[in-house]
Amino acid sequence: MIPKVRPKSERKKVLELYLAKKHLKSTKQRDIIFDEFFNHPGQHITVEELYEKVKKQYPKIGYATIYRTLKLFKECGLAFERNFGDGKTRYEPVKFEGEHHDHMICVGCGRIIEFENQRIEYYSREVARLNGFEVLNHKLELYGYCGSCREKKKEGANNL
Amino acid sequence: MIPKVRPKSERKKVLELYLAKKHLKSTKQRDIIFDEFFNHPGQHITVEELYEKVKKQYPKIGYATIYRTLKLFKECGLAFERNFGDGKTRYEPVKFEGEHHDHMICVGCGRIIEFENQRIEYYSREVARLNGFEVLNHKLELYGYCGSCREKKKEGANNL
DNA sequence: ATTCATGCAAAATGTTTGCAGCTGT
DNA sequence: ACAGCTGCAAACATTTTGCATGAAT
Repeated sequence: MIPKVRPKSERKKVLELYLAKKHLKSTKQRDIIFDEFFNHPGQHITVEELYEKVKKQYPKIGYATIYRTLKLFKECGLAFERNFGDGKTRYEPVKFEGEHHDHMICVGCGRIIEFENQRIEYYSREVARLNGFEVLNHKLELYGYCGSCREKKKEGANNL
Repeated sequence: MIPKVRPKSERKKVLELYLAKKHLKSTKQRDIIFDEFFNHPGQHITVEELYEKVKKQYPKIGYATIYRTLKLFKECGLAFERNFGDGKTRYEPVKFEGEHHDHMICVGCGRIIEFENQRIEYYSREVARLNGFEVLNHKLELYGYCGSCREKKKEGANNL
């Protein structure tokens, strides 16, 4: 079995190797962004959110640097770009094998709930097998209404 | 069991009911956009593409009308918004129950295999229910190798 | 007659780019 | 010294909005 968790240092190493290979440079800004992005919570962070977090540590940071650095993380396979339909691109650390999770997205308030379900994973592989298909990765997103938005819908039903 | 196919007229009826309920109006533009969007192929259409198609039938159409009409379709549950990361929002007709299909995408040759699996759908709803979530739609994509690409991989193993 | 819809253009939003000066190698 | 990086502002692309006119109820 593949190990469940890969330590921070491994991600850092991936980046360092990539920088070396492409003759890119290691900078203070990249370090801070790396740290904020990988070592602090906040899944599915937007560029703006990350910008604000980094700004606290490094006030003269510019938006462009955040954009460029996230693109860099994406290029070396460390970050994943997502878009849940609110006009903002979100990024999340790429999950290594065993860390996979799926998403429920509330179309009412935009809340994102993460989940993992072994049976869905199992049947996905099963369907694939029946089609001679070998699954490397999958993406599952459920769109609908979260609990509190369902309440709001009920309450407001008369007003429509 | 729920019927597999809902005829065009049913979608039209959903829209008409929604318009009536909200005291909105039926217009020529909405009819044409409806027709282009639901009755002509082209999955995952962009606003620009739809605009160009509608323009052929109704040259003085404006972009804003397309945007507003797609938002209307979305509101009444007929359209679904997607974003594949190229900066353009795409729309597709919402699949009714029994019409839903998921995708296996071969990363070797790009082939897309559609499938439907009731158990996956069942467990998706189940996971949602446990979280107080009401699912309107879902998206499942399996990425991997199709049968023939797996063969090729074996044959070519020496060349890698 | 009233209310809503449309088309246009302007504005807003999110993202990318060009460039002068700065930093890491 | 060189190549790459940064911050800024301007440029871009997409989407939304305000408003006068036109259409549907």
